Amino acid sequence: MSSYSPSETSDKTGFSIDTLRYYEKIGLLPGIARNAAGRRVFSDDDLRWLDMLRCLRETGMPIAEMLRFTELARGGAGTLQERVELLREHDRRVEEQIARLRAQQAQIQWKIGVYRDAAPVCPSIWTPDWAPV
Amino acid sequence: MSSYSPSETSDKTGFSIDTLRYYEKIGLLPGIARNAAGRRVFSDDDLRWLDMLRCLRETGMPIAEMLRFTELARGGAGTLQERVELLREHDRRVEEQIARLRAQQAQIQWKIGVYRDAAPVCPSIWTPDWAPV
DNA sequence: GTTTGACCTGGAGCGCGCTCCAGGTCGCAC
DNA sequence: GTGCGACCTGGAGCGCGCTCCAGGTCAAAC
Repeated sequence: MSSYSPSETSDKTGFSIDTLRYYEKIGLLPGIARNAAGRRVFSDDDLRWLDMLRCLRETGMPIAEMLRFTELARGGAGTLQERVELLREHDRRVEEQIARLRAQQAQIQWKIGVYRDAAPVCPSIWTPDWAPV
Repeated sequence: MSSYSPSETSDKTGFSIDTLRYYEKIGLLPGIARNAAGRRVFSDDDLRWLDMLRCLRETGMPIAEMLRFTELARGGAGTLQERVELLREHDRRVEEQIARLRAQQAQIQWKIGVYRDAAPVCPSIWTPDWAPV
């Protein structure tokens, strides 16, 4: 089996049917086949491409850039270098994202510590938890 | 110095003045002082609170939940346990976020490798880079 | 031959988190 | 006393990424 209806594709990829249509419409899914009745027929390659799109999307790549990537991919081997550069740049951004999240997580955990330490102290007196970082 | 005009606060926190007004309006910044002319006066505590808000916001907490956290913080010491629970739950989500990003980053790097390996091969022939994950 | 249900299209609508705008009020500099 | 610039308010508007809708087509089931 290597061709899938819209609803099968939706099930397999987690994208809603509406999103699949939207992605095809804006150009993120060029060359989706159609059957005699005009209905979309997705291939295994399409599913793999959707998997890549999801990865890029969920790591915060804007649709405009995914579109550029898609156009490069359609451009064939001559665009490989550009694709590598685009993905490298994105990889750097993901790295930064992770680093920032780690730092922010430390702040959250520190705050949890502040609250835990404050908890047993003077339960009847107003403590100005309000504001301290 | 421990009181700041809107523009100073904007400079120090990175939030735009419009966002500061918006946050006050929806309840994320209760109790912002005003001077005789009705203008906002931010304190060091306000700046620290804004710092916390930014941390929560940038780690993906929706405004509705930040609002709940703000209300708890205003509620005084009696809400410490709830605040700890809320932050712990958020901390878990941040942890998941980081784990997902790491996995997705691996996928991106793998794809970069695929492209790099493909690069020197048959530059004149159409290679179906299109689709492979 | 009719019903059903999955699919089609173009286009409107939505939720979030701001961002911008018009029209007004101050306080200070000149 | 005029100008300027920072600030005020309520409310409209926006950009993104979908999501929903109305009205239609087609194929298989009964």
